[in-house]
Parts: sequence; C-alpha cells; structure tokens
Amino acid sequence: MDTRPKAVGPEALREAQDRFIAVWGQMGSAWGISRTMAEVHALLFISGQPLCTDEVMERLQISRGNASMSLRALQDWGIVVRAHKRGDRKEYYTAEQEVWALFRAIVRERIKREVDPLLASLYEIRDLTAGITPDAGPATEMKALTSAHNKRLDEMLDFFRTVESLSQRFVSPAGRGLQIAASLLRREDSRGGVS
Amino acid sequence: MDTRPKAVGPEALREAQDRFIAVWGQMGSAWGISRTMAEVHALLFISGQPLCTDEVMERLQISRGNASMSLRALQDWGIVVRAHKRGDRKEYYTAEQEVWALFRAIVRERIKREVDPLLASLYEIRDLTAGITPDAGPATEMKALTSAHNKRLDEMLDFFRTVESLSQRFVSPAGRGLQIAASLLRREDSRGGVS
DNA sequence: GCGAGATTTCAACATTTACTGAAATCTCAG
DNA sequence: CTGAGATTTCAGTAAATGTTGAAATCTCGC
Repeated sequence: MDTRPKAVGPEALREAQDRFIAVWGQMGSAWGISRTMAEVHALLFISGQPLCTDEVMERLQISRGNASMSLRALQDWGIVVRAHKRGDRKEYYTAEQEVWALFRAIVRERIKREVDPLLASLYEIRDLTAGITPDAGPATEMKALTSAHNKRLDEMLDFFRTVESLSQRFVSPAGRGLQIAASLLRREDSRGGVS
Repeated sequence: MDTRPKAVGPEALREAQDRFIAVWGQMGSAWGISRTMAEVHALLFISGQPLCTDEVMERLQISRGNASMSLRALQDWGIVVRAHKRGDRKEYYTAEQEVWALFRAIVRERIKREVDPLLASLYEIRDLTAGITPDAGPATEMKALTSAHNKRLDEMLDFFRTVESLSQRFVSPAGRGLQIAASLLRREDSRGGVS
C-alpha cells in the first residue's frame, strides 16, 4: 500500500516509535484507558529513557496539565516511576521496561479496582435472594424463578472467584506469570493440537 | 448502612436483577463496552428468558433504536441469540447462560478485534527497524538506541504471541477454559501457598 | 404481492469524558 | 529563607461517545 521508500537511520526509529505510540494508544482506549495516558506510557516505554514533562508535551503535542495528570495516573498504576537527575530541577519519568512485570502491574491494578468491587457487589446481590431457595414449602413459580436466578449468580460468582484467584498467582512474586503461561503452553503443545 | 427491611418475594428478585444490571453495566464501561450494551446483556442473562425489544426498552428505559443497536451488537459478539416464538411476529432474544461459554465468546471476540490487529501492527513496526541491528560496522549511538528499541519490541511481541496462544486454548472447544483454570489452581494450591 | 407489524438506520442531539491553560502550590539551590 | 523554576489543580471548553425518534426497510401471514 505505502510505496514510499523505507526511512533509514533516525527517521526509521522515529517513525517506529510514533507508530508504536499510536497503536498503543488505540489499544488502551479499547480497554478503558484514556488514549493519552496510554500514549504517554507508550512513549516512555518505547524510548526507554527518562523523559521530563516538557519532552512528553512536545513529543505528543499535549498540554502541560494533561501531561501532568497522565504521568501521575501512570505512577498510581505502578508502571511509571519518577527519577531525579542531580543538578537538574526537573523530574524525569521512566516506564517499567520488563514486559511481564508491566502486565503484572496492570492486572494487579485492574483486579483491585474492578474485579474485587464487582465480587463484593455480587455477594451482596446474592444475599438479597439467598433466603428463598433452600426451604421446601409450596413450589411456587416465584420460587422456581428465584432458584434459577440464584444459580446464575452463583456461577458468575464462581467464575470471578476463579479469575481473582488466578490473577493472584499471575501477579505474585517475580516470574510467576511467565511460568504459568509457559507451562500451560508447553503442556498443551505436547498433545499435538490443531494449527 | 441500609437499614430498610429486606424486600421479600418478587420485590427481592426484582431488586437483585436491577442491581446486577447496574453492576454489570459499570463493569462493561470499565472494560470498553458501552454501558447500555452491557446492561442489555445483563438483563437477558439475569432474567434467563427470551425477551423482546419492547420488554428490554421498557425495563431499561431506553429508546427503540438503542435497544435494537445493542441487541445487534450483542449478537455480533455471539453472546445473545434470536429466538422466534411461533404465532408471534416479534423477535425474542436470549443470552448465553453458561458463564464459561460466555467468557470464552468474549475473549474470542476481543482477541480477534484487538489483539490480532495489534500483533499485526507490531510486526510491521518491528520491520521498520529490522535492518539496523544485525550487521557489525561502526557502533554508533544510533545503533545502540535502535537495538534497544528492537529488543523492547521483540519482548512485547513475545508477550502478545503468548497471550494470543493462551487465548486460543482458552477459547477452543467445550470446557477447555475451565479445565485450564482449574488445573492451574489445583497445581498451585498443592504447594501450600499463602492465604 | 399486500400491508400490518416489526426491525434497522442515521442525522440531530445529549451526555460523558478528556484536554487546556492559567492560577495556585510546591521545591530546592543559593 | 527566597524565589525561579517546576508541578499540580481545576473551571471552562472541546472532542468523543452514546442516545433518540422518526423515516426507511424488512418480514411474513394472509
């Protein structure tokens, strides 16, 4: 499609970075992270070196306020850290460079922020109708509906408990996530699966 | 906190459904699915029976157009199906009731829509700077930067290849997802882990 | 093949979410 | 301490996203 000659040297690197930033920003917004925040992260990750607020603003063409808020949020997520450079008043920021550690941090935060509260709500919701099923008494239609409802909720709860549990493993100390994934793949591969 | 007496009978069921719908809608929007679409799904899932467009509109207080579009999207995701009732001109809709099947479908679609294109882009981006690293020649700073850049990209690619691969297993025929998760938990549990 | 009843589409609108820029606040070298 | 330089905050505004409702389209029993 694009028939322009391939850029070489610095241009190629710059273009690769820009495309990575764009793609990462897109990915972010598909998964509920604001585009800019994802782009800031992408920039720090792909450039691999500490950048200051002004460099981020300049490169991504965003306002100072936006840059500040995005950087703050990324730090809250635990995937970007501040770094002082001595003899320099500015703050510099670096992204976690280990890809697996990066995703462990992301999973940790999303579980904490979204799955755990969801689980808590599901338990509460389950309690609203908990008293209905067990005892016998006349088998009304109402009871049948409630019982089916409870079953659905229980299965959902079960699912998210499993997710929560699996994530704990994935997230926990060094390398676990990688190991889990790798062993899983290996085990499956030895069964001579489809393409 | 809430000290009102607990609702019983039909009221309790209705309230439980409403809260489930709210919570599910919230979850959806945190993960990049529009609130309404998630709510429509929640309603179909939790009520467990075929509902027609008007029932959905009525219960969620949304317009006909919105209901139609949400239902269509849910069908595209493969988690809601149409059902004719004979002697009735209306279409009825049901949500996948098996929780694991539901999430397999969701994972399948998200991988297809988001991860696969991302992988393709990452390969393209990697190609932009692929020629730089290998050969020797004078070791410029440029080369060092590019080489580090390539390493980061390669690790990212590796990660998403693994994700893609794992998802294939999870998504593939009946029960695999459950088995994988369960076996993983069992294996880990037998190590006498923390809480 | 007609048409009543149902669904889909889409331009206009509403709501939500994200961004800006300047003022307030913070900080550290001198 | 002081204040120049840096960061954070936030009210106002811009952009993106989601929703409506009515017209266009589809569909199926007759």
